[in-house]
Amino acid sequence: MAKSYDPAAVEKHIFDFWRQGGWFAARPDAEGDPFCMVIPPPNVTGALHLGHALNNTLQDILVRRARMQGRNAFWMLGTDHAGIATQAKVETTIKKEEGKDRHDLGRDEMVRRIWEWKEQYGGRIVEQLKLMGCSCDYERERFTLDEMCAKAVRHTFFKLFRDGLIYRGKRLVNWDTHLRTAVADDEVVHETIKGKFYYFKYPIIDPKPGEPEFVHIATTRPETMLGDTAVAVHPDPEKQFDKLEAQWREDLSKAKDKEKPAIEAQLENLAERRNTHLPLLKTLRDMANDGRKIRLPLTEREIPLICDEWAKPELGTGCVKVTPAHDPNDWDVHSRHPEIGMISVLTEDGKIAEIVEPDGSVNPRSSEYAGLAFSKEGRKKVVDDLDAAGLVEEIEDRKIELGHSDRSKTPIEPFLSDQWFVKMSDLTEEEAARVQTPFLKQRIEAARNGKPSSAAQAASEPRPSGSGTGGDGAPLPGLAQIAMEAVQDQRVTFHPQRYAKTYLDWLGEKRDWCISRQLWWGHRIPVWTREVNCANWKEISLQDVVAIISALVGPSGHESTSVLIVDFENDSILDPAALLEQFERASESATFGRYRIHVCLGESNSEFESLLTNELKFVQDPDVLDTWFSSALWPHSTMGWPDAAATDGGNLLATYYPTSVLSTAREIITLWVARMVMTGLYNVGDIPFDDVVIHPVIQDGQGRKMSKSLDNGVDPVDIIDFYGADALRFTLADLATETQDIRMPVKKETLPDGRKVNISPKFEQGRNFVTKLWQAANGYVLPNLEGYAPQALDVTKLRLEDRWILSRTQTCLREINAALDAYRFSEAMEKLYHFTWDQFCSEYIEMTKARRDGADWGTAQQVLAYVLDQILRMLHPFIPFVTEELWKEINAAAPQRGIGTLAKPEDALIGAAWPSEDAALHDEAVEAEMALLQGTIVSVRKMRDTVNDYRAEAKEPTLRTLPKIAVVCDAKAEALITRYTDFVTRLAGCDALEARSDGNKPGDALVDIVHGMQVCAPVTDLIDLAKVRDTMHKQIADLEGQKKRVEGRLSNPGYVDRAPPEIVEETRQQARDLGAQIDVLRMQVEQLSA
RNA sequence: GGGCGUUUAGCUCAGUUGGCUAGAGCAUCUCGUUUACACCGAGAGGGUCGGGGGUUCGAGUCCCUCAACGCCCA
Repeated sequence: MAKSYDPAAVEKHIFDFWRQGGWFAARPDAEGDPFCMVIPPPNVTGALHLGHALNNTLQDILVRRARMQGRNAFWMLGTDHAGIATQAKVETTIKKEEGKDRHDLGRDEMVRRIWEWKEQYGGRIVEQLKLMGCSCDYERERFTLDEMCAKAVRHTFFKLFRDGLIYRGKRLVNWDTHLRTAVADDEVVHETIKGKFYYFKYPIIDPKPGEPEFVHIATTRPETMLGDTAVAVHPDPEKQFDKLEAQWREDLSKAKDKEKPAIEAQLENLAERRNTHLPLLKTLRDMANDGRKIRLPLTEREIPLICDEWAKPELGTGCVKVTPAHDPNDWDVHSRHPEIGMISVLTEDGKIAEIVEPDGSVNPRSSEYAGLAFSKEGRKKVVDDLDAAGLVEEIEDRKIELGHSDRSKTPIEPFLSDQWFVKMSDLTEEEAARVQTPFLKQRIEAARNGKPSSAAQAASEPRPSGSGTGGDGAPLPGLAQIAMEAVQDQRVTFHPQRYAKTYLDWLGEKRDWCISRQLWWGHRIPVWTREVNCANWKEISLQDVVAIISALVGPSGHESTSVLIVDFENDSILDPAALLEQFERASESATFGRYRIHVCLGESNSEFESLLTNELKFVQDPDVLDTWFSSALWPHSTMGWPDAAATDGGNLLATYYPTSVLSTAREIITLWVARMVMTGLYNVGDIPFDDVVIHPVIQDGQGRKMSKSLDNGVDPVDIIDFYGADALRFTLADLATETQDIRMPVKKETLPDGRKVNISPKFEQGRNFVTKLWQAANGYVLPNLEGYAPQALDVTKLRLEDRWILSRTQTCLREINAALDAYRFSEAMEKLYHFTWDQFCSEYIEMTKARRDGADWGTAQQVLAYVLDQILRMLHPFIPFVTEELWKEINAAAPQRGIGTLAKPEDALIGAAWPSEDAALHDEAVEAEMALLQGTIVSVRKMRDTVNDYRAEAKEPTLRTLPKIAVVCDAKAEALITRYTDFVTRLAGCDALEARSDGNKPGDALVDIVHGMQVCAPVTDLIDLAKVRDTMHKQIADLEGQKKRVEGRLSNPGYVDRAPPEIVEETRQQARDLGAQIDVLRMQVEQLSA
């Protein structure tokens, strides 16, 4: 027999055993209440990290338990194509190996290379899940970019487009000029660099007498001035000064001494500015209100002076240039003052663009600047030209915050670009009228009839202006609203509950979702666009326009085609059929506007696509969809929606949707969970899952995120190598409390193969537990099953310790059932740990040792086998490998198991039945009696160690056992102890033991009081009497302290009057017990002294 | 700036609706290889529950406030 458990030796063959048994595969037609989870798809480029390991451990615990409970269990596996992460990774590799970028390769080739890379390396994380023992369905692995998901994505896009819930709009994005793509906010790293602060003056057009001739502004990015469309001044500078002064004075009064000088300096500065700047700012404000304009230097553009609170009177010149296309704050100014317009002067690849004025004309100075590198030569020329014109006042050095792209390390430029959005807000009547999708349509209808969802009333959001209303004034629900309602009325429940707030707060903003990404790796946006200028029949003939639109809306149009025509000038949406009719009736002399025609194709249709591109000269949108767009559909797209019946030979969707649980990390509650609920309702008409389990985040020992750059990450595969998969799972489950962060101290360790890796001593507990279980089973229970001959037993006739362990098994089962039903993994793991280690190993097994040669050894064997059987079942979801391995062995050694009735257990533990609760086995009285015996045992052990401590001091040899112990107790305890003297003496470590209810006790003994019994050890000939007295004096002092506190409580009339009577009675009893104990000890000390 | 969370033993964490002397694992100390297990066994020490205030007969638990730290969103 192996000396200790060797995980590497069993994990692989156990995993194969499960797979060959077909235990992981979904069987949609099978019996049993369905239990389903979809895996949060890990990034296909990634490797397993500890967060995945935790999340997947929890999911596996749930699915394995459900399977054992006889439910039709299915855990859907898959990976995410992770747009930018994957593309960037492959681009970096290609750059390094071949020195080429994606534009050198071209779109098709680049996409082909990413697929190639994915095929080669994308399977890594799935292999790692297998190492962990995850029981997902490996035959049904999905990928967010596979054909099945692509169909769902395209169909969803089409439905949203057709319903008018997708639109195209301008937006500032973080632009990486090197990679030529937008990057997400979290991919921008901010650094402080040395820069310059430039002060310029812009001439005012026709100032009136007394008014300044120039307005002064300052900027860190002079080149953007080519796109300025206004200069802003604060609408009420005086009030702003007052407000700041009041606020800073308040700060000052509260500030600590060391902070005061800084605030005082601020105040002083403010006072000075009142003199130097305020009068001018007030004048400028009045000029702005009077409509004064500015001649923007260089471009000679006429721009307005406006009032806006973005201008900070207390900072810089007090005025601010407004460049909406190049600064997020200025963008906000524009949204408050749309009439100023916006002008983008940046190209995709980071150069100054041709400068196009709002009227469409090219600025005469454009050619001087266009093509210069934006923030380098461009900046230099702008500054030089302004200087030549005498408009530069000052240039100072200054540290500035600059965003850099995490991927390319180049500075990020805010860039104005066309993006696609999903409309999340509530709907106007006009918008609602376009909705055809049944669920949303019905929900809108219900709102119109004054039947909003119950929860919608409770959380009534302020209605955005312009929205339509239902019968009772409730807004017409949009996508965000329907997703909120699902959580508000608890159809979807968060665990822990507090995370519902994160979800609702975020969705409550109802911000439109930007879904386009300037990438090549992803779902291409299925929209083909063409602009037609019907204002100028020289560009296109009326006949041709009619032909184009007819082709789109006429009989040749496809059912899953949706056409959107946007009026270029007014940005309004037109009805294609109506427009066509107008065109058909019009003459060549009629004039129309400029239009943009978008055609969305809901499914792949090469014939029609070819017609669009080749004959009608449409161009497909180059962008792809946000990865989250495909992830949002995950719970239903993976089950074959919209062609569910045709998928997978059976109807996954019908059986398993809605899924049971989604387990994930809190940082994607908004990005992912919210969107899954939304699309689930919108597409399928039902929530995607009942419960959402949010697990904690694992940090390093200092509370930092685990990351590559800090080299503080722990690789779960290293942990598996070092400690075994079960140890990994045990510790992770044990950590999974309801807190939001958990720390895991990290240390370096060398593996047997010489690799240096990060591990954490936290996993030792898992390894130790697994070993303990292995030893108990393989080292004690199984070898002791020789002659095993089970028979039906009457529980009530068993020995106390047998009844006790059976009762404890029941308690444990109840506790872990309750814990797991509420997703309290740590609690369940801990209960199992203590039951197995303390109750079963330390106590029950030890108790059976005295019975080995006795007449009822057969009963002990039967109980040992039965309880081990139950333990293996209960532990299996948590530590599946070692339990499955032991299951084989116990099946061989004890092929029939049970207590009241016997049965042949299942061959595979993974498919064995979860234990059922059996009230007949639970017995409080038995547990109480056992507690009495255990109290006696611990009492003797404590005294023995006390004695040995003294003997060690006196250099006497230590004693293995104490001599005869006397227990003075009542008659009931006497009978009990007398009956079980055999194992009490053995476990306690004494030569003999006598219980007596006659009150006589040895006078020369060390006494310990437990459960009202006096446990007496006559040890005065073993150690110095003075030491014994010392010990007892300490005990007395301790007890008296306690008694004082208890009596203090009882002497408080408020307590006695107002606390519940049973609590008061308990306290009284406690005081009596303490008093009795003290009396006994005092008497004993006296006798010892005598 | 807004939201959420954390602060309990040297470390990592439990502590359900307020109610026996606040627990666990690791670490520390003492003793122990008697035949499942030293990845072990028997015991011990160690905490003013972040500070301050309040509610209550009673607060680690509820409320207010301050502080530190972390995360998410802007």
